[in-house]
Amino acid sequence: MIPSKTSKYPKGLYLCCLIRAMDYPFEAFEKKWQAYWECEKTFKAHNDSNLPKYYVLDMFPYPSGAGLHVGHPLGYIASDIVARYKRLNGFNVLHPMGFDAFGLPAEQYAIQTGRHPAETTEQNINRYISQLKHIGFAYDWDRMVNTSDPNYYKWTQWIFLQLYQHWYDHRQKKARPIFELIHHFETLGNADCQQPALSGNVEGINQIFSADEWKSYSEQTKQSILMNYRLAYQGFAYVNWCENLGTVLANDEVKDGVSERGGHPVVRRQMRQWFLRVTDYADRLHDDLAQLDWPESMKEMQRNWIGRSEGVLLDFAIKGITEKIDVFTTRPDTIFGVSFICIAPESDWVKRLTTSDRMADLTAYVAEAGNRSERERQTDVKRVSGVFTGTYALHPFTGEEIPIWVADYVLAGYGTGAVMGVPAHDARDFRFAAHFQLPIHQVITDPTIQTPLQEAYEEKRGTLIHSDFLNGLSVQQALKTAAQRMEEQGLGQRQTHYRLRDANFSRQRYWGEPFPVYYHDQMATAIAEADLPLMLPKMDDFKPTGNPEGPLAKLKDWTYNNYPIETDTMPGFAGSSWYFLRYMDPQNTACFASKEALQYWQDVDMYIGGTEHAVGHLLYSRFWHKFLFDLGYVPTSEPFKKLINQGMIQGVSAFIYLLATGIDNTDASTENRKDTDAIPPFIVTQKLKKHIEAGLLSNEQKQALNIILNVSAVHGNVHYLTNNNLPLIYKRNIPIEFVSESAENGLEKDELMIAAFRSDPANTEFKEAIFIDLADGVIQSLQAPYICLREVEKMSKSKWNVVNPDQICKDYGADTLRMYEMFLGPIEQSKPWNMQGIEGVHKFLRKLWRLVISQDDQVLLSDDEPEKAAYKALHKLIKKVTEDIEALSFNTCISAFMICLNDLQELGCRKRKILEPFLIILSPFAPHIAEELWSRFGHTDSIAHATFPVFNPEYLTENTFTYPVSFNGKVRFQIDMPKDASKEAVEAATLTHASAIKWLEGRTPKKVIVVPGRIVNIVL
RNA sequence: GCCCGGGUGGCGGAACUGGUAGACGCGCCGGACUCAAAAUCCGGUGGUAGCAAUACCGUGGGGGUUCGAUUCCCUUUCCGGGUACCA
Repeated sequence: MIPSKTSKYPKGLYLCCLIRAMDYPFEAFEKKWQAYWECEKTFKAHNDSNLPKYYVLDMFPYPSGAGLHVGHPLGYIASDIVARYKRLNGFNVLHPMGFDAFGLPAEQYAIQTGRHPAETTEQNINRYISQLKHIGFAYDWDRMVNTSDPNYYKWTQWIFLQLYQHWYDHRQKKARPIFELIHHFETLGNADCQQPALSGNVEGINQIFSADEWKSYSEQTKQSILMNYRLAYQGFAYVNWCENLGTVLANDEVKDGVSERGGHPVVRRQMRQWFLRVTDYADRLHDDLAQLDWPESMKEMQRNWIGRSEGVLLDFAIKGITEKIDVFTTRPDTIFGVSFICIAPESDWVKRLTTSDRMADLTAYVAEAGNRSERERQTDVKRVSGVFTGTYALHPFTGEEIPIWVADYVLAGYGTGAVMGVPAHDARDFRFAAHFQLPIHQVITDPTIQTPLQEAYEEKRGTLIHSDFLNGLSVQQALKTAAQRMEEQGLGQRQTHYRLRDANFSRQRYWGEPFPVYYHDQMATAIAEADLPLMLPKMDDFKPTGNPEGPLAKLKDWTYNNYPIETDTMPGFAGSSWYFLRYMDPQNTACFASKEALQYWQDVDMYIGGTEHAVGHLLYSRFWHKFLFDLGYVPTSEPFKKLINQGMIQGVSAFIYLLATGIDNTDASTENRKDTDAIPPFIVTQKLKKHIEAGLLSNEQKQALNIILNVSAVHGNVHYLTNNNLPLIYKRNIPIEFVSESAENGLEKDELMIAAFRSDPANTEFKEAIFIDLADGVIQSLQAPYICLREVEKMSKSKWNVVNPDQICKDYGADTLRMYEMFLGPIEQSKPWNMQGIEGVHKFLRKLWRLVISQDDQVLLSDDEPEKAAYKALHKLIKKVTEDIEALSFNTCISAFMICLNDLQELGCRKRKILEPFLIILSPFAPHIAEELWSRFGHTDSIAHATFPVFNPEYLTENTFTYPVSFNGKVRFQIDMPKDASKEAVEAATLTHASAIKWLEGRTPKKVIVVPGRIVNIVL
């Protein structure tokens, strides 16, 4: 119970811990109750219950090597409070915990530590479990799932096979077995159910065949046609290939052109991949959001990700060519404003449309555009470029000639890779037209528009002009009329487009679920369900191969009935897309969960987790759930009824500045030596860094720097690396414990404790670190203290700013940690972690203990009837906590407890009839002290089996109300009135009150406003 | 650029459908207890002026609606999150 000296504590706490422990011996009883809950299985959820169910779920964690930090429990505590609260209210509560153990981070960690992922994952999971148990969560541990356990991933593989063996029928709007599709082809061909072209360009796409033709196809052809319908399919596609990680990444694993994890460059590369046809569910995923009780921002992010847009696919005839070019537009109303057409440089049309005299220009432009990386093209948005092809399209209504251009602002991957340019009403088209001096035809007018247009008018508001049959219509009318006319005249058809792409489901990694698929005559074939799980083989060399094949390709015997098995593995989101269903029936070996279990538990009533999963996990889970719903396995079409986002708890990190240095290998005898061994790190002060970066480094100073660098050089010449002739300086996070928090003990605030820092076993590279400063214009080894900089950022092991809950549990107790995390502020708000306020809640718990337990450890409890004031305090609490838990406003609950306890203490109330309900209400928040006092009060059963008290408004009714009386809105005095006094009575009493007469100063009020039970306002 | 949030004491944060702004806690100040310190208990604590009662100001800035605005409307500014040549 004595806090360790390394952790950060408010002044004085360290000394007085022994005395305190007698006030509130949490250490002894918290352990006791944690063991009791585990032994007695107090929080076991039963599948055969007559009680109403409540399913409250946390997003399960990656068991990372850094262990649980104080940010994790924020959501877990909130869900635990809800779970315990619902249980006290008579619900059969399912509140499980598990581990998302497969995936890139687990494997990266294993590679870093040189140990097998299975081993490190198990070790990390055990650490997480022990940490979670120390916080006293009411989980049903018998239902724990681990996505890397074969008994679990058997069913991940099974669901994958279901996806593989089903297709999406857009007319019935549901998934159907692939054999029904085969039957359909055999009897009717595919004329009525063509699959639109999507990410995977499987052979046979968009090809119409009759029943007889189908029957004449070879097995291989049939299979490749079916591949274009399966919900899990193989296709060739451009993927995000990350050379450093040796794998492809999903779109949402790539941020700003680099991998989200590690920040490595990502390039586009075409590869054969497995995909999930999530686009087939785009409409349902979009529309069903409306029925969910989720934060609006979360729904909006999903809508944006799906990116549904409705418009018209419009044909433009081309002068001199019989084929027509398709463009997709959401603004058919502006058709008479078209002044050019633009196609993407990657488009197949480029070659066909370019006239011979323009060929050289075009080839050069396309090559240049190809060389610009995706990232450049996206960041350099303002740059306008393009080349005319020399060919003209014809306007569908006027027949006017419209030039066709190639420009890189048009993306090959969206729509048809061709757009109609309407500069007057599209900002990008406007910029393009202005740059190349193409005509700008305004076709919408509105009183707010200035003519001539200075910029594009993009509002969908106004009246159509210069537009033939659309003239005089509003934009809304014109949108409909134009689309209709285009369809009638066979010029185009209405279409819905999505930004959403099919989910890439292949990873060239070891630590994931193997695909239950083998190759028979080059055709992907499903492994028999009876042979699941297809076990991930134990491999010692599991590092990426660095080429498009996964590590499993290294195995010679990776075969099924002598056929080679797929060497890709599934991505991280495979196991997490359905784990919430497995909790319902985790031991089942016959199916992923029994019908009865699914029927009883239905869906998740409350799901708590971070916003970072807004589009990844939450979208894929909804997709899998809908698929299983179509197959009749799950009873609801949505998995998560209510979603709560908890904020992030950030850590304070400290950093130093390092000078990037290199070495000249002039000495041949040292060729085996690693350069870095010889160069100590050079740490520069903030002042020097600014000086260097401002370009102020003089030649003398450069020389001085060189001397310092080379004094310590053992071999060769150390020099600093440069960028534009400036030495390179970069930030480096260091453990915060080496930085002084305030100016004391002879240290300055934020001063680096150099001696301790050098001897840190976790950072041996800094043992010989050399500090360089700029003092009085002279570069020299550091004389003054080195001051670090601090920053508030996401907690992460690499930033050394992780605060573990373990030490806090040990020093203050789990109840204090739980209440403090809730007291910090609204659950959805992000905030930096600090220990400043923890004393407050700890004091509260100590006060409670001392109220009922004497110095000699006797229970002070009376069975007398409590006074009215005590009942009032209690029922105020019941009301507030009940309302606030329902509203998930936990911070105000803690305040309410404090207020109530302060009241009870003032009354000296030690009455059973008050304190027992108090403990029940407190038990979701601080379960250990509640259990301990409950048992000391003579109960033999757990407080978890008690019943939550019911609010009785009678205890709060008052017979008087104190009215604030204001003059012109400013409160001047107060007056007591009977609760049921009439408006007139209140007004009369107020106006005759001595203070009122003083404020009236003889004037007659213009108006007197009496709001019963609220306020009196006198207008002068 | 666009779409969401959000600006309240020294700090974290309260405030129901417009009705006494600053609950609760931290910190700080004073007092009791103690040889002393810690813990504990009591009192104070938005700003300005005043010995005081009290007065004036005060929820990012400006304007409006209202008897009354942190709350509603307009406008402006700053911060956080998401997202983007998506046609």
